[in-house]
Amino acid sequence: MAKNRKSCEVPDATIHRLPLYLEKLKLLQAIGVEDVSSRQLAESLDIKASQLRHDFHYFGGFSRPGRPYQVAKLVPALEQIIGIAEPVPTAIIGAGHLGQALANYQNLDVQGFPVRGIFDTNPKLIGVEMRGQPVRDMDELEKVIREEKIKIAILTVPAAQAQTVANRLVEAGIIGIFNFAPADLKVPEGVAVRNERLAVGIMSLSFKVKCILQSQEEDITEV
Amino acid sequence: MAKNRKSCEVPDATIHRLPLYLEKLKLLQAIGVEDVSSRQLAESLDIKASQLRHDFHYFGGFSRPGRPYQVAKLVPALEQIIGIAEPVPTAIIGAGHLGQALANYQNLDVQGFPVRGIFDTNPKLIGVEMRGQPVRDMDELEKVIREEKIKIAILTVPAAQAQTVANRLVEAGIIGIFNFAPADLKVPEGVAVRNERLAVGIMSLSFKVKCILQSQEEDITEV
DNA sequence: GTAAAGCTGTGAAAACCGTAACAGAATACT
DNA sequence: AGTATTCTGTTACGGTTTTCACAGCTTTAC
Repeated sequence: MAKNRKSCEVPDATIHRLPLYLEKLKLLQAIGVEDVSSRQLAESLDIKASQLRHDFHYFGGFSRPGRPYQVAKLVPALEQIIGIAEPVPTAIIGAGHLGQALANYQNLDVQGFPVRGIFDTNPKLIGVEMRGQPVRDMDELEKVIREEKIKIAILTVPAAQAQTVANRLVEAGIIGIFNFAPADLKVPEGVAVRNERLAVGIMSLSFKVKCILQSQEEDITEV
Repeated sequence: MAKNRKSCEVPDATIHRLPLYLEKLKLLQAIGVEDVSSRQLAESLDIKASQLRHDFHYFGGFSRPGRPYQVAKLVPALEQIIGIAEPVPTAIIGAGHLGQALANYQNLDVQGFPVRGIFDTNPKLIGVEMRGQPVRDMDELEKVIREEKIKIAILTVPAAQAQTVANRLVEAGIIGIFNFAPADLKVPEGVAVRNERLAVGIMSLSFKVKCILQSQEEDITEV
């Protein structure tokens, strides 16, 4: 189908907004809202209504002119687009503090990413129960990935081991890697990597803080 | 100085790349590399050399035409721009799993953000030692922020409490909030917020995974 | 000493994204 | 019934970001 192919040619910026739309819509659904206009939804997310409609337009539109969006139709449509209409089995590699935090992050399951495997090499951690399942030895990695049909892996190992582990993941059939290690992973085509660098986040925040402090100093000296 | 004011009018996209440049440069510095060309540095980060030079150009350039960049000069220059030439005292609000993970994230200190306060309301957590300091009661929040001159707060409380806590932080003098709660914080001008939504990250990854799977199916049926 | 190669700084071109404007359709109101 | 209002889908516009191209400087090779 041409539409599927086309629906993947979408700006990154739009893709990053889809989860925000879905989150807000689920919230509305939970409090019993049935209809929502592009303006209402957009304003609650601090964006322009035209942008929201433009985003939806990439996927063909979800309503008819003159009628607001129906929450009950929009939610499954977005889930379909994002790829979580069916639960996506997920693994966590690295059961350190961050891995534990993510394993216990309840929303992961709720939002469509049930954790079907937690792995580590540390003998002290192997066997420990986390969220109803034991931490497994890395030896079992390939076996569990295949048996549980895991497609996405969350990587929270030290940077030095990230590439080695990534190679094993790809070999075992993983298609998406959510990488928390500060390393640039090289993966073959057909594998998606998303880097989540906490250091980048806090540093760009720091840049803005510095700018705010500077402008405050200027204001003082100017007065 | 006009330059300071100007140096804050920089595209967000550029700001987000600065930490990546710094990280890579520190790595080069650690292995003894003295000079690096824009091409070398850019290629190791999977971006175009012209973009890197363009980014640096916002700050006036760091070399002279004809000569490559000197790592030893670039590192402190970037630290100055990002605002971490001096350590930036930081607090963690919420000592749950994620808060603990961040508190124990060694690099935070190394990268210029020493944790000077960890707070929670849970009596079971208060007093527990994390990374050499006790978890404090939220009652002490304002006092510690003022005493330690804390400017940046990492917010890892539940979404329902995020806005209330953010208000207290702003009131106490916090200028930058690194928000991990899935909530849209409203803050006055002069306060920077950076939202880090783990759910958004994994969902945009899921979108790409779905696209990869679809294109693979198409390839099969086409063959 | 001169030519060649390599490098940055810089401004213009191209690509991309966000915003605005409007046509057409459904509803609400008089 | 007819008009006004509200709403989406869609296209065109404007601004921003990325990429390209090149001028000018520095070193290297011969």
